[in-house]
Amino acid sequence: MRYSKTLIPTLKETPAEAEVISHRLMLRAGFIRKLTAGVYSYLPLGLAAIRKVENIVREEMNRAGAQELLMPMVQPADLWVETGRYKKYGPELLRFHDRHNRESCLGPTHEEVITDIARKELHSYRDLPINLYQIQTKFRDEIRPRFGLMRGREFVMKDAYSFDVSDEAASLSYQKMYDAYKRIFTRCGLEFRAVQADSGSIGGSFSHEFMVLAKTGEDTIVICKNCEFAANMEKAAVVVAPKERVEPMAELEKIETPGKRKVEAVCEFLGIEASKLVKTMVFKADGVPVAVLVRGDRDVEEVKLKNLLGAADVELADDKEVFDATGVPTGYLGPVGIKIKVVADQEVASMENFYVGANEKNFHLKNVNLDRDCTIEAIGDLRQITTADPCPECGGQLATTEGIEVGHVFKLGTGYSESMNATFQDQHGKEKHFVMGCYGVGVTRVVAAAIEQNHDENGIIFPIPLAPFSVVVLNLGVNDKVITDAAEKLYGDLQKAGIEVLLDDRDERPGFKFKDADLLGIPFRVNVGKGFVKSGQVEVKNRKTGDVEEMTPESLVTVLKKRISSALSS
RNA sequence: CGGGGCGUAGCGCAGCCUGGUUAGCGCGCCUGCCUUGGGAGCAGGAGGCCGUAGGUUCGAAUCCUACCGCCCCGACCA
Repeated sequence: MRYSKTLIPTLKETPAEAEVISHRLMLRAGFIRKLTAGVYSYLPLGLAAIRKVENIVREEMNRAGAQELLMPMVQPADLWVETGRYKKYGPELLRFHDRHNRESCLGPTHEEVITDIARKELHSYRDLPINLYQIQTKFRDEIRPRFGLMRGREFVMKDAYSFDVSDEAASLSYQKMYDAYKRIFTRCGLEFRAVQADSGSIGGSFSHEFMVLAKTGEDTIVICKNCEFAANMEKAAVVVAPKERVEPMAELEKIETPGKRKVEAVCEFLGIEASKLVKTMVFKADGVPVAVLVRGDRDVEEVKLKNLLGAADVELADDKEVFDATGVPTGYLGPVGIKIKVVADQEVASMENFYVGANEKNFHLKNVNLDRDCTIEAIGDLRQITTADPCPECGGQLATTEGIEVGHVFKLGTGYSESMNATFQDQHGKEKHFVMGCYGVGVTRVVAAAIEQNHDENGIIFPIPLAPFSVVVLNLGVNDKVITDAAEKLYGDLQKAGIEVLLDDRDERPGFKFKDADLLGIPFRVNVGKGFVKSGQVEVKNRKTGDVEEMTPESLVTVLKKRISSALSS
């Protein structure tokens, strides 16, 4: 394409709305423009990058034996009522009425629609296994859209759904997708990790997330320095070594702690370590207050709490709610004689003669022992893992890093097929529910994540497989016939060689073109200028390494063709 | 939804506190000259319901009220 004929509205200054680097650069490079909160138009170059991701995803899905289809974005509420998600999904599901006043919604995901297709069109075990996918625009009315394409309300997603005869067969389908995803992100040229994950509101039993490693990631992931273990922080299991009781149970004692509310203050006042204290946090689980016990120096992991309680939603109660529920001001709460349900982190169960709030202002209790003094509803892994904890799989040392979730694979089981009564007949003529899996890739987010991971102060540095163009040819002498002829010929020759090339044929000064080329992040920049008139050679600059080489246009075509195709075939 | 901030030319901002007649600056855009290896220079020019509605006032971008929109921090997720 010719730059002069292409809409690439680059910006010298960064629009005030953009906070994270990918958002800023996509705006500045003229890739996207915002229409309204969380909703963007994709301009030609932005779309080109999105198409690159789509094509890689499509090829790998097809290679894995999945079939592409396309489902509607507008869906009838009835379907969502069947699975119970019309209620459960909450305000993120954009609902509206059509002219006949029928309830409808914009699809944030397509389990309902695909399951409807399955129950209507798949009847026999002979039809299975099958994996159907689409690449489509989704709409989720996010509470707070932000970071440009990283968390938009409207975004492009690849979603795939597998149907199997049994759990074992479903595991195979899952594994195939897991492998396909590894190939996808490897081919995209991204540094990523597959991690164990919580399955969230989509439901299901088993799940992995694919995380692009980047400082701006919204998720924290935990990886083992010793083995292959990697998990989302919110999922990573804490393993506590079983501990023998060493101290005899001491007598319960009430001690005065005037005005000492925070863990730190209490510990300092009493001259104890935070690990001898148990804090009592009150959460609202689907609106019902529950007290949660963790060691003083630990943090509650809300996702784990949610799972233990089987709640759809948990939220830390504020001071007033705590007082209303317990009659105790925050800071002096404790499990002994508290009015509400109590759950405890497993670690607390092995603590001896510890300290807690006395459920009375300005008092704490000493020498508390869980089994003797408290009534506990449930004990489980409720706290956030730390790098001081052992790897749950090999006991090795853990490290944390930030990641951007770009893909997620779930084993769904029969939840949807049961609620929607989607069945097939097995070999023995018996009706069975499909065992399902679902698999998502955030296509637009992949582009954002790629930029988060690959940029410098001058702009984007696209991995070759995702770049809108592989090469940009700069005509640095549009008024010079020799230079212009050479640039035009090179442009044509590169195209003939099957290379995607942008020709900067604008009547601009060289520095201006360099800046734009860097900003756009095109992997190879070819300068055709005065040097060519003198020596017959052009310059190639590698956007990533900054390396500059000189060669004749003829050898350039050969060299670039080789480099690009090797990058694409990795 | 809770907390914080912002809406003035295509973009980035000043002006507002302390109302006053032609609303400014930089970038970008248009014309011409000049220039041509890291976002040049000179000259001329176009472009603004000052977010919307109401109120106060002789007079409102400026003060007051409501609404709308956007951004940032928390709960959600590809």
